[in-house]
Amino acid sequence: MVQEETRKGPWIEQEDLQLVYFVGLFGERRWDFIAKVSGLNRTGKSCRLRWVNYLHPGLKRGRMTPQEERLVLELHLRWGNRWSRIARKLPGRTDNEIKNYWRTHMRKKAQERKRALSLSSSSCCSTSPNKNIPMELSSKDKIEEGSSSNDFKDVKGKMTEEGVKGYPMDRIWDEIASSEEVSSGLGYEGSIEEGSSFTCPPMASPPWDYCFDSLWRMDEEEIKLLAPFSDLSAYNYGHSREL
DNA sequence: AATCGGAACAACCGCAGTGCA
DNA sequence: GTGCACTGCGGTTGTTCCGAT
Repeated sequence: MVQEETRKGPWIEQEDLQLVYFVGLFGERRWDFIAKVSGLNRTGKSCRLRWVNYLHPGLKRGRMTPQEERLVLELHLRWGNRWSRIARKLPGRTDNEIKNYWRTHMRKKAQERKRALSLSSSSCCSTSPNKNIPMELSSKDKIEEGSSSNDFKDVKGKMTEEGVKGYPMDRIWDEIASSEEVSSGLGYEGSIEEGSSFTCPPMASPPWDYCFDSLWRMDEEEIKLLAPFSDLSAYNYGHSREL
């Protein structure tokens, strides 16, 4: 059988229109089917991706707002590279978008760090590149200190402010990496996710983990409880993508 | 005006999970 | 119980855009 070659690469407007039309007809399911009946020489996978990342109504375009950036930092700190999960907390943003943002953001930080390292290593005896940051007061530690929701807000504020200023994001990143290793071994998140009885996570996890985990399940409540970012939600819904 | 580098964006790939026959 | 198709996710790569030099 000679199969028509599947198209790859950038989508053209005509393809987009076709896809939108057929998704309207058949819904956001059966992508292989849609790919076939629409006459697009694309894989179902490709169609789905195009829809989810670009054509879906309500998608926001453009740069992340500072609030969104802050939320991404928070949630990444909490969940690691669970982009789709993080994306659900940012209406109008896709996992791909967040992933891209994080990548470029972290690459930048890594480069800054490299530079800082090369400078400090030539002029200082310390082996720690983080000597300017009190090691005993990591972001996690800070969070643990804050138990009330207000404290939580406060802590988050401090933490992300610092992150925005630059340096401490490196630490956060490192800690994420190391804590992921640890937590994957302990698997506390998994146990909660799987609906087992509620157990205390390891000490390294901040108290607000609990909040977020329950938030995750209760979409209605999560909006309320994400009060610090409620303005963001409002913004998102008010600024859906213009097509 | 040219070009270079970095940031942002778009798309593909491979794998894992899930549902169904 | 098993195999298969479909879907979703995370990682990676390629392309485009834009500002600095």
